[in-house]
Amino acid sequence: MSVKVRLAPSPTGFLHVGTAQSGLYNWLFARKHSGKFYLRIEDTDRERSTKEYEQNIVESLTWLGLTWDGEITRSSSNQPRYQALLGKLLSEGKAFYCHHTQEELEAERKSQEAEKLPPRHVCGHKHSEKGREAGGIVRLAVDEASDRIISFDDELRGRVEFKQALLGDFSIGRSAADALYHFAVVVDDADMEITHVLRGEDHISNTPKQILIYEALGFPVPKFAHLPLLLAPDRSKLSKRHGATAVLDFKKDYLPEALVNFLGILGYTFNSELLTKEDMAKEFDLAKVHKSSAVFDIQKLNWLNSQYIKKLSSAEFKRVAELPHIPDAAVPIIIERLEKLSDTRDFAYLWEKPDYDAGLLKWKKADLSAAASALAAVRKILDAWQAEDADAEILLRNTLDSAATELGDRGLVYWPFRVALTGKEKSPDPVQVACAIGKGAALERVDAAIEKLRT
RNA sequence: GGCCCUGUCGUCUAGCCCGGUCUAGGACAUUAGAUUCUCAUUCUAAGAACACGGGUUCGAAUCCCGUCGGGGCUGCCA
Repeated sequence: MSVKVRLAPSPTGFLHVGTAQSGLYNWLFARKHSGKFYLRIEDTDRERSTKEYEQNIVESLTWLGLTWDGEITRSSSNQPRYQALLGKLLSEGKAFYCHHTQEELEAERKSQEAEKLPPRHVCGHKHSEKGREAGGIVRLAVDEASDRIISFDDELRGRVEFKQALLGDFSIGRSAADALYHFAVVVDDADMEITHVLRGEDHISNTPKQILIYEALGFPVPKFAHLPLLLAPDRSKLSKRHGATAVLDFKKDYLPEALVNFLGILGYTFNSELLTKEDMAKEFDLAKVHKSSAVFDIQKLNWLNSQYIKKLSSAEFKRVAELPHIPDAAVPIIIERLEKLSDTRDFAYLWEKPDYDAGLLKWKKADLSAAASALAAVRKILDAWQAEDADAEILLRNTLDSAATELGDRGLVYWPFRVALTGKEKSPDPVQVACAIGKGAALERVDAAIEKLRT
Protein backbone atom coordinates (compact mmCIF):
# COMPACT_ATOMS: atom_id res chain seq x y z
CA MET A 1 0.00 0.00 0.00
CA SER A 2 1.45 3.31 -0.96
CA VAL A 3 2.07 5.99 1.59
CA LYS A 4 -0.37 8.88 1.89
CA VAL A 5 0.23 11.68 4.34
CA ARG A 6 -1.17 15.11 4.85
CA LEU A 7 -0.68 18.44 6.57
CA ALA A 8 -3.95 19.66 8.05
CA PRO A 9 -3.53 23.19 9.39
CA SER A 10 -6.51 25.19 10.51
CA PRO A 11 -6.76 28.64 8.90
CA THR A 12 -7.16 30.43 12.20
CA GLY A 13 -3.76 32.12 12.15
CA PHE A 14 -0.58 32.58 10.14
CA LEU A 15 1.26 29.37 9.34
CA HIS A 16 3.48 28.69 12.36
CA VAL A 17 7.05 27.45 11.91
CA GLY A 18 6.14 24.40 13.98
CA THR A 19 3.41 23.51 11.53
CA ALA A 20 5.87 24.08 8.72
CA GLN A 21 8.29 21.64 10.34
CA SER A 22 5.51 19.12 10.59
CA GLY A 23 4.79 19.77 6.92
CA LEU A 24 8.44 19.22 6.07
CA TYR A 25 8.56 15.82 7.78
CA ASN A 26 5.35 14.80 6.06
CA TRP A 27 6.86 15.93 2.78
CA LEU A 28 10.10 14.03 3.46
CA PHE A 29 8.27 10.88 4.43
CA ALA A 30 6.10 10.97 1.30
CA ARG A 31 9.14 11.70 -0.85
CA LYS A 32 11.17 8.92 0.71
CA HIS A 33 8.44 6.34 0.12
CA SER A 34 7.29 7.69 -3.25
CA GLY A 35 3.95 8.42 -1.66
CA LYS A 36 1.56 11.36 -1.71
CA PHE A 37 1.61 14.49 0.42
CA TYR A 38 -1.69 16.33 0.65
CA LEU A 39 -2.69 19.70 2.00
CA ARG A 40 -6.02 19.84 3.75
CA ILE A 41 -7.38 23.01 5.27
CA GLU A 42 -9.02 22.06 8.53
CA ASP A 43 -11.63 24.79 8.68
CA THR A 44 -14.17 23.15 10.97
CA ASP A 45 -14.23 26.21 13.21
CA ARG A 46 -16.08 28.51 10.87
CA GLU A 47 -16.07 31.35 13.36
CA ARG A 48 -12.31 31.70 13.38
CA SER A 49 -11.29 30.40 9.96
CA THR A 50 -10.59 32.95 7.26
CA LYS A 51 -9.62 32.93 3.59
CA GLU A 52 -6.72 35.27 4.40
CA TYR A 53 -5.16 32.74 6.72
CA GLU A 54 -5.74 30.01 4.19
CA GLN A 55 -3.93 32.15 1.64
CA ASN A 56 -1.12 32.64 4.11
CA ILE A 57 -0.77 28.88 4.56
CA VAL A 58 -0.55 28.38 0.82
CA GLU A 59 1.95 31.20 0.38
CA SER A 60 4.13 29.99 3.24
CA LEU A 61 4.34 26.41 2.02
CA THR A 62 4.96 27.57 -1.52
CA TRP A 63 7.78 29.83 -0.39
CA LEU A 64 9.38 26.94 1.48
CA GLY A 65 9.03 24.73 -1.57
CA LEU A 66 6.86 22.21 0.24
CA THR A 67 4.62 21.40 -2.67
CA TRP A 68 1.64 19.12 -2.21
CA ASP A 69 0.00 16.60 -4.48
CA GLY A 70 -3.37 17.19 -6.04
CA GLU A 71 -5.81 19.88 -5.11
CA ILE A 72 -6.13 21.48 -1.71
CA THR A 73 -9.08 20.03 0.16
CA ARG A 74 -11.16 21.66 2.87
CA SER A 75 -13.12 20.18 5.73
CA SER A 76 -15.89 22.64 5.07
CA SER A 77 -16.67 20.94 1.79
CA ASN A 78 -17.05 17.61 3.55
CA GLN A 79 -19.93 18.76 5.76
CA PRO A 80 -22.64 16.54 4.22
CA ARG A 81 -20.46 13.54 4.88
CA TYR A 82 -20.00 14.45 8.56
CA GLN A 83 -23.71 14.97 8.92
CA ALA A 84 -24.50 11.56 7.44
CA LEU A 85 -21.97 9.78 9.64
CA LEU A 86 -22.95 11.67 12.76
CA GLY A 87 -26.56 10.67 12.02
CA LYS A 88 -25.48 7.08 11.56
CA LEU A 89 -23.73 6.94 14.94
CA LEU A 90 -26.71 8.63 16.55
CA SER A 91 -29.16 6.12 15.14
CA GLU A 92 -26.94 3.23 16.09
CA GLY A 93 -26.77 4.48 19.65
CA LYS A 94 -23.00 4.95 19.42
CA ALA A 95 -23.46 8.66 19.90
CA PHE A 96 -26.07 10.68 21.76
CA TYR A 97 -27.23 14.20 22.52
CA CYS A 98 -25.95 15.89 25.65
CA HIS A 99 -28.20 18.60 27.03
CA HIS A 100 -25.99 19.83 29.83
CA THR A 101 -25.15 23.51 29.84
CA GLN A 102 -21.61 24.78 29.63
CA GLU A 103 -21.94 26.06 33.19
CA GLU A 104 -22.87 22.61 34.44
CA LEU A 105 -19.94 21.06 32.62
CA GLU A 106 -17.53 23.61 33.97
CA ALA A 107 -18.76 23.12 37.53
CA GLU A 108 -18.31 19.38 37.09
CA ARG A 109 -14.77 19.84 35.88
CA LYS A 110 -13.90 22.08 38.77
CA SER A 111 -15.21 19.75 41.43
CA GLN A 112 -13.38 16.85 39.78
CA GLU A 113 -10.14 18.75 39.96
CA ALA A 114 -10.76 19.68 43.58
CA GLU A 115 -11.39 16.04 44.44
CA LYS A 116 -8.31 14.97 42.47
CA LEU A 117 -10.51 12.94 40.19
CA PRO A 118 -9.76 12.43 36.52
CA PRO A 119 -11.47 15.13 34.46
CA ARG A 120 -14.20 13.57 32.33
CA HIS A 121 -17.85 14.00 31.54
CA VAL A 122 -19.76 10.77 31.96
CA CYS A 123 -23.06 12.00 30.67
CA GLY A 124 -26.27 11.06 32.44
CA HIS A 125 -28.15 11.44 29.19
CA LYS A 126 -26.23 8.66 27.50
CA HIS A 127 -28.64 5.86 28.23
CA SER A 128 -31.75 7.94 28.88
CA GLU A 129 -34.58 9.22 26.73
CA LYS A 130 -32.93 12.63 26.77
CA GLY A 131 -29.95 11.30 24.90
CA ARG A 132 -32.16 10.60 21.90
CA GLU A 133 -33.87 13.97 21.92
CA ALA A 134 -32.32 16.14 19.23
CA GLY A 135 -30.61 19.29 20.48
CA GLY A 136 -27.48 20.07 22.45
CA ILE A 137 -24.11 18.75 21.44
CA VAL A 138 -23.32 15.28 20.18
CA ARG A 139 -21.07 13.03 22.22
CA LEU A 140 -19.59 9.64 21.53
CA ALA A 141 -20.91 7.03 23.95
CA VAL A 142 -17.86 5.69 25.74
CA ASP A 143 -18.19 2.87 28.27
CA GLU A 144 -16.83 4.41 31.44
CA ALA A 145 -16.84 1.07 33.24
CA SER A 146 -14.63 -0.62 30.68
CA ASP A 147 -11.19 -1.70 31.81
CA ARG A 148 -9.94 -1.52 28.26
CA ILE A 149 -6.55 -0.03 27.53
CA ILE A 150 -6.58 1.86 24.27
CA SER A 151 -3.14 1.69 22.75
CA PHE A 152 -1.33 2.53 19.57
CA ASP A 153 2.22 2.00 18.40
CA ASP A 154 3.62 5.42 17.75
CA GLU A 155 6.17 5.23 14.94
CA LEU A 156 8.70 7.09 17.01
CA ARG A 157 7.71 6.57 20.61
CA GLY A 158 6.64 2.97 20.65
CA ARG A 159 3.50 1.82 22.42
CA VAL A 160 1.40 4.50 24.10
CA GLU A 161 -1.47 3.44 26.32
CA PHE A 162 -4.54 5.14 27.77
CA LYS A 163 -7.31 3.86 29.99
CA GLN A 164 -10.61 4.14 28.19
CA ALA A 165 -12.46 4.74 31.45
CA LEU A 166 -10.65 8.08 31.86
CA LEU A 167 -11.91 9.49 28.58
CA GLY A 168 -15.56 10.20 29.35
CA ASP A 169 -18.17 10.82 26.70
CA PHE A 170 -16.27 13.37 24.65
CA SER A 171 -17.89 15.71 22.16
CA ILE A 172 -17.83 15.05 18.43
CA GLY A 173 -20.39 17.54 17.11
CA ARG A 174 -21.73 20.98 17.94
CA SER A 175 -24.96 19.57 16.60
CA ALA A 176 -25.97 16.61 14.46
CA ALA A 177 -25.10 18.71 11.43
CA ASP A 178 -21.90 20.29 12.64
CA ALA A 179 -18.82 18.15 13.30
CA LEU A 180 -16.14 19.07 15.78
CA TYR A 181 -12.42 18.66 15.14
CA HIS A 182 -11.88 15.09 16.35
CA PHE A 183 -14.72 13.79 14.25
CA ALA A 184 -13.83 15.82 11.18
CA VAL A 185 -10.15 14.81 11.08
CA VAL A 186 -11.01 11.16 11.47
CA VAL A 187 -13.56 11.25 8.67
CA ASP A 188 -11.28 13.31 6.43
CA ASP A 189 -8.25 11.11 7.02
CA ALA A 190 -10.32 7.99 6.42
CA ASP A 191 -11.88 9.40 3.26
CA MET A 192 -8.49 10.45 1.92
CA GLU A 193 -7.11 7.03 2.87
CA ILE A 194 -4.29 8.59 4.83
CA THR A 195 -1.90 5.82 5.84
CA HIS A 196 0.31 7.71 8.30
CA VAL A 197 -0.72 10.58 10.49
CA LEU A 198 2.40 12.63 11.22
CA ARG A 199 1.52 15.51 13.50
CA GLY A 200 2.65 17.43 16.56
CA GLU A 201 3.15 15.87 19.94
CA ASP A 202 0.29 17.98 21.27
CA HIS A 203 -2.04 15.47 19.64
CA ILE A 204 -0.85 12.41 21.54
CA SER A 205 -3.61 12.60 24.11
CA ASN A 206 -6.19 13.17 21.38
CA THR A 207 -5.27 9.94 19.70
CA PRO A 208 -7.25 7.51 21.89
CA LYS A 209 -10.39 9.57 21.28
CA GLN A 210 -9.82 9.46 17.56
CA ILE A 211 -9.17 5.73 17.66
CA LEU A 212 -12.58 5.29 19.29
CA ILE A 213 -14.15 7.32 16.49
CA TYR A 214 -12.43 5.21 13.84
CA GLU A 215 -13.79 2.12 15.54
CA ALA A 216 -17.34 3.46 15.93
CA LEU A 217 -17.33 4.29 12.23
CA GLY A 218 -15.79 0.98 11.26
CA PHE A 219 -12.85 2.68 9.54
CA PRO A 220 -9.30 1.31 9.52
CA VAL A 221 -6.99 3.09 11.97
CA PRO A 222 -3.91 4.66 10.33
CA LYS A 223 -0.41 4.63 11.77
CA PHE A 224 0.55 7.54 13.98
CA ALA A 225 3.79 9.40 14.57
CA HIS A 226 3.87 12.32 16.98
CA LEU A 227 6.58 14.83 16.18
CA PRO A 228 8.32 16.85 18.91
CA LEU A 229 7.31 20.47 19.42
CA LEU A 230 9.37 23.61 18.85
CA LEU A 231 10.24 25.52 22.01
CA ALA A 232 11.13 29.14 22.78
CA PRO A 233 14.49 29.86 24.48
CA ASP A 234 12.71 29.78 27.85
CA ARG A 235 11.51 26.28 26.97
CA SER A 236 7.87 27.23 26.81
CA LYS A 237 5.81 26.62 23.71
CA LEU A 238 7.03 28.85 20.89
CA SER A 239 4.49 31.64 20.44
CA LYS A 240 4.13 35.16 19.07
CA ARG A 241 5.42 36.78 22.22
CA HIS A 242 8.83 35.23 21.50
CA GLY A 243 9.12 37.13 18.24
CA ALA A 244 8.70 35.78 14.77
CA THR A 245 6.80 32.51 14.59
CA ALA A 246 4.89 32.89 11.34
CA VAL A 247 6.76 31.40 8.40
CA LEU A 248 6.41 34.52 6.29
CA ASP A 249 7.92 36.65 9.08
CA PHE A 250 11.20 35.07 8.05
CA LYS A 251 10.98 35.99 4.42
CA LYS A 252 12.63 39.41 4.73
CA ASP A 253 15.76 38.01 6.37
CA TYR A 254 16.09 34.38 5.48
CA LEU A 255 16.39 32.18 2.44
CA PRO A 256 13.72 29.48 2.31
CA GLU A 257 16.44 26.86 1.84
CA ALA A 258 18.01 27.96 5.12
CA LEU A 259 14.74 27.83 7.05
CA VAL A 260 13.89 24.42 5.63
CA ASN A 261 17.39 23.18 6.43
CA PHE A 262 17.09 24.50 9.97
CA LEU A 263 13.65 23.02 10.57
CA GLY A 264 14.91 19.72 9.25
CA ILE A 265 17.99 19.40 11.46
CA LEU A 266 16.12 20.66 14.50
CA GLY A 267 14.22 17.42 14.86
CA TYR A 268 16.46 14.96 13.06
CA THR A 269 20.15 14.21 12.81
CA PHE A 270 21.14 13.82 9.17
CA ASN A 271 24.57 12.82 7.91
CA SER A 272 25.30 16.47 7.24
CA GLU A 273 24.07 19.67 8.86
CA LEU A 274 23.98 21.64 5.65
CA LEU A 275 21.58 20.01 3.22
CA THR A 276 18.55 20.47 1.00
CA LYS A 277 15.19 18.85 1.58
CA GLU A 278 15.90 16.55 -1.35
CA ASP A 279 19.07 15.38 0.41
CA MET A 280 17.07 14.91 3.60
CA ALA A 281 14.46 12.82 1.84
CA LYS A 282 17.06 10.34 0.67
CA GLU A 283 18.07 9.31 4.16
CA PHE A 284 14.88 10.10 6.06
CA ASP A 285 13.70 7.41 8.43
CA LEU A 286 10.62 8.23 10.46
CA ALA A 287 11.75 6.16 13.42
CA LYS A 288 14.85 8.34 13.73
CA VAL A 289 12.97 11.58 14.27
CA HIS A 290 13.84 12.94 17.70
CA LYS A 291 11.45 12.38 20.56
CA SER A 292 12.15 15.43 22.66
CA SER A 293 11.24 19.02 21.83
CA ALA A 294 13.97 21.39 20.69
CA VAL A 295 14.57 25.06 21.30
CA PHE A 296 14.26 27.19 18.19
CA ASP A 297 17.81 28.57 18.21
CA ILE A 298 17.90 31.63 16.00
CA GLN A 299 21.75 31.71 16.11
CA LYS A 300 21.99 28.45 14.28
CA LEU A 301 19.41 29.61 11.75
CA ASN A 302 21.49 32.75 11.21
CA TRP A 303 24.60 30.71 10.59
CA LEU A 304 22.81 28.41 8.16
CA ASN A 305 21.38 31.44 6.42
CA SER A 306 24.84 32.99 6.02
CA GLN A 307 26.06 29.73 4.51
CA TYR A 308 23.28 29.76 1.93
CA ILE A 309 23.76 33.45 1.19
CA LYS A 310 27.42 32.81 0.37
CA LYS A 311 26.37 30.35 -2.32
CA LEU A 312 24.21 32.89 -4.14
CA SER A 313 25.18 34.31 -7.53
CA SER A 314 25.10 38.09 -8.00
CA ALA A 315 21.84 37.93 -9.89
CA GLU A 316 20.20 35.68 -7.30
CA PHE A 317 21.39 37.81 -4.45
CA LYS A 318 20.12 41.04 -5.98
CA ARG A 319 16.75 39.40 -6.51
CA VAL A 320 16.30 38.01 -2.99
CA ALA A 321 17.67 41.17 -1.37
CA GLU A 322 15.26 43.13 -3.56
CA LEU A 323 18.04 45.46 -4.67
CA PRO A 324 18.27 44.86 -8.42
CA HIS A 325 20.42 47.91 -9.13
CA ILE A 326 23.46 47.49 -6.93
CA PRO A 327 26.74 46.88 -8.79
CA ASP A 328 27.71 43.23 -9.28
CA ALA A 329 31.16 43.95 -7.88
CA ALA A 330 29.53 44.94 -4.56
CA VAL A 331 27.78 41.62 -4.09
CA PRO A 332 30.74 39.46 -2.97
CA ILE A 333 31.70 42.12 -0.43
CA ILE A 334 28.20 42.06 1.06
CA ILE A 335 27.65 38.34 0.88
CA GLU A 336 30.77 37.58 2.87
CA ARG A 337 29.47 39.44 5.90
CA LEU A 338 25.73 39.03 5.73
CA GLU A 339 23.63 37.05 8.17
CA LYS A 340 20.22 38.46 7.38
CA LEU A 341 19.06 39.72 4.01
CA SER A 342 17.55 42.90 5.40
CA ASP A 343 20.97 43.91 6.77
CA THR A 344 22.06 44.61 3.21
CA ARG A 345 21.22 48.26 3.77
CA ASP A 346 24.22 48.47 6.12
CA PHE A 347 26.30 48.33 2.94
CA ALA A 348 24.62 51.26 1.27
CA TYR A 349 28.01 52.97 0.81
CA LEU A 350 28.62 50.54 -2.02
CA TRP A 351 26.12 52.45 -4.12
CA GLU A 352 25.61 55.73 -2.24
CA LYS A 353 27.93 58.44 -0.95
CA PRO A 354 28.68 57.91 2.74
CA ASP A 355 28.11 60.43 5.48
CA TYR A 356 30.42 60.61 8.52
CA ASP A 357 32.24 62.89 10.93
CA ALA A 358 35.64 64.17 9.83
CA GLY A 359 37.11 62.97 13.14
CA LEU A 360 36.63 59.37 12.03
CA LEU A 361 39.38 59.86 9.44
CA LYS A 362 41.98 60.03 12.20
CA TRP A 363 44.12 56.88 12.51
CA LYS A 364 44.86 55.77 16.06
CA LYS A 365 47.52 58.06 17.60
CA ALA A 366 48.11 59.97 14.38
CA ASP A 367 46.41 63.34 13.95
CA LEU A 368 44.11 64.78 11.33
CA SER A 369 46.85 66.47 9.39
CA ALA A 370 48.50 63.08 8.95
CA ALA A 371 45.20 61.83 7.57
CA ALA A 372 45.06 64.79 5.21
CA SER A 373 48.50 64.18 3.79
CA ALA A 374 47.83 60.44 3.53
CA LEU A 375 44.65 61.15 1.59
CA ALA A 376 46.51 63.50 -0.70
CA ALA A 377 48.96 60.69 -1.46
CA VAL A 378 46.10 58.25 -1.97
CA ARG A 379 44.44 60.71 -4.32
CA LYS A 380 47.54 60.83 -6.47
CA ILE A 381 47.76 57.06 -6.62
CA LEU A 382 44.08 56.77 -7.41
CA ASP A 383 44.36 59.32 -10.16
CA ALA A 384 47.12 57.34 -11.84
CA TRP A 385 45.35 54.02 -11.27
CA GLN A 386 44.71 51.90 -14.38
CA ALA A 387 41.24 50.87 -13.19
CA GLU A 388 40.39 49.20 -16.49
CA ASP A 389 43.29 46.79 -16.24
CA ALA A 390 42.49 43.16 -15.56
CA ASP A 391 44.79 43.32 -12.55
CA ALA A 392 43.36 46.62 -11.33
CA GLU A 393 42.87 45.39 -7.78
CA ILE A 394 46.40 44.06 -7.43
CA LEU A 395 47.81 47.16 -9.09
CA LEU A 396 46.10 49.50 -6.65
CA ARG A 397 46.99 47.40 -3.66
CA ASN A 398 50.65 47.27 -4.61
CA THR A 399 51.04 51.01 -5.09
CA LEU A 400 49.15 51.67 -1.87
CA ASP A 401 51.33 49.13 -0.07
CA SER A 402 54.53 50.82 -1.17
CA ALA A 403 53.20 54.21 -0.10
CA ALA A 404 52.33 52.69 3.26
CA THR A 405 55.76 51.12 3.61
CA GLU A 406 57.33 54.50 3.04
CA LEU A 407 55.26 55.98 5.85
CA GLY A 408 56.03 53.01 8.05
CA ASP A 409 52.41 52.44 9.11
CA ARG A 410 49.85 50.80 6.85
CA GLY A 411 46.99 52.08 8.96
CA LEU A 412 48.06 55.62 8.25
CA VAL A 413 47.14 55.08 4.60
CA TYR A 414 44.44 52.46 4.68
CA TRP A 415 42.36 53.75 7.58
CA PRO A 416 41.55 57.22 6.23
CA PHE A 417 41.13 55.81 2.74
CA ARG A 418 38.63 53.24 3.97
CA VAL A 419 36.71 55.78 6.00
CA ALA A 420 36.64 58.13 3.02
CA LEU A 421 35.07 55.38 0.91
CA THR A 422 32.68 53.84 3.43
CA GLY A 423 32.19 56.38 6.20
CA LYS A 424 32.32 53.58 8.74
CA GLU A 425 34.62 52.44 11.50
CA LYS A 426 34.06 48.83 10.55
CA SER A 427 33.98 48.14 6.86
CA PRO A 428 35.60 46.06 4.13
CA ASP A 429 39.00 46.52 2.58
CA PRO A 430 39.18 49.89 0.76
CA VAL A 431 40.83 48.41 -2.33
CA GLN A 432 37.89 46.06 -2.79
CA VAL A 433 35.47 48.89 -2.22
CA ALA A 434 37.29 51.10 -4.72
CA CYS A 435 37.05 48.36 -7.32
CA ALA A 436 33.36 47.90 -6.58
CA ILE A 437 32.39 51.55 -6.83
CA GLY A 438 34.83 52.45 -9.60
CA LYS A 439 37.67 54.92 -9.97
CA GLY A 440 35.49 57.99 -10.48
CA ALA A 441 33.41 57.49 -7.37
CA ALA A 442 36.49 56.62 -5.34
CA LEU A 443 38.20 59.83 -6.37
CA GLU A 444 35.09 61.81 -5.56
CA ARG A 445 34.92 60.34 -2.09
CA VAL A 446 38.59 60.94 -1.36
CA ASP A 447 38.17 64.53 -2.52
CA ALA A 448 35.15 64.89 -0.25
CA ALA A 449 37.22 63.61 2.68
CA ILE A 450 40.04 66.03 1.93
CA GLU A 451 37.48 68.80 1.76
CA LYS A 452 36.00 67.71 5.12
CA LEU A 453 39.44 67.95 6.73
CA ARG A 454 40.07 71.40 5.32
CA THR A 455 37.00 72.90 7.04
C1' G B 1 -5.25 18.10 40.31
C1' G B 2 -5.64 13.78 36.46
C1' C B 3 -3.51 11.47 32.13
C1' C B 4 0.37 11.29 28.54
C1' C B 5 5.24 12.60 26.30
C1' U B 6 10.20 13.89 27.50
C1' G B 7 15.30 14.77 30.27
C1' U B 8 23.77 14.28 27.57
C1' C B 9 27.87 21.04 27.02
C1' G B 10 24.33 27.83 27.01
C1' U B 11 21.61 25.69 22.31
C1' C B 12 20.93 21.43 18.56
C1' U B 13 22.78 16.68 19.16
C1' A B 14 26.24 11.56 18.66
C1' G B 15 26.61 7.56 21.96
C1' C B 16 21.89 4.44 25.04
C1' C B 17 18.35 -0.78 22.09
C1' C B 18 23.39 -4.92 21.90
C1' G B 19 27.04 -2.14 29.53
C1' G B 20 33.86 -1.69 29.02
C1' U B 21 36.87 1.10 22.70
C1' C B 22 33.62 7.70 26.46
C1' U B 23 39.80 11.09 30.52
C1' A B 24 31.65 11.52 26.53
C1' G B 25 32.45 13.09 19.94
C1' G B 26 30.42 16.95 16.46
C1' A B 27 27.79 21.63 15.17
C1' C B 28 26.05 26.69 16.60
C1' A B 29 27.24 30.31 20.19
C1' U B 30 31.27 32.14 23.49
C1' U B 31 36.57 33.20 24.52
C1' A B 32 41.70 33.34 22.84
C1' G B 33 45.18 33.19 18.80
C1' A B 34 46.83 33.39 13.35
C1' U B 35 46.02 36.45 8.73
C1' U B 36 45.02 42.02 9.02
C1' C B 37 44.23 49.37 8.59
C1' U B 38 39.08 48.06 10.97
C1' C B 39 35.19 44.52 9.93
C1' A B 40 34.05 39.92 7.69
C1' U B 41 35.68 35.27 5.74
C1' U B 42 39.02 31.29 6.69
C1' C B 43 42.15 28.44 9.97
C1' U B 44 43.85 26.89 15.03
C1' A B 45 42.91 26.35 20.14
C1' A B 46 40.18 26.63 24.83
C1' G B 47 36.23 26.40 28.28
C1' A B 48 31.55 23.97 28.58
C1' A B 49 27.18 18.25 29.70
C1' C B 50 25.61 12.34 31.10
C1' A B 51 19.02 16.08 36.16
C1' C B 52 19.33 13.72 41.20
C1' G B 53 19.24 9.38 44.56
C1' G B 54 19.37 4.27 45.12
C1' G B 55 20.20 -0.62 43.03
C1' U B 56 22.32 -4.59 39.51
C1' U B 57 27.46 -5.46 37.85
C1' C B 58 34.41 -6.51 38.17
C1' G B 59 32.57 -2.19 35.34
C1' A B 60 26.68 2.17 33.87
C1' A B 61 25.64 8.00 29.99
C1' U B 62 24.12 3.05 28.63
C1' C B 63 20.05 -1.98 32.50
C1' C B 64 16.20 -1.60 36.92
C1' C B 65 13.53 1.40 40.70
C1' G B 66 12.39 6.04 42.80
C1' U B 67 12.60 11.40 42.92
C1' C B 68 12.83 15.96 40.53
C1' G B 69 12.59 19.12 36.21
C1' G B 70 10.43 20.54 31.29
C1' G B 71 6.35 20.08 27.87
C1' G B 72 1.43 18.66 26.06
C1' C B 73 -3.70 17.43 26.74
C1' U B 74 -7.59 17.99 30.15
C1' G B 75 -13.01 23.06 25.13
C1' C B 76 -19.77 23.31 22.18
C1' C B 77 -10.54 25.46 19.61
C1' A B 78 -7.61 22.89 16.32
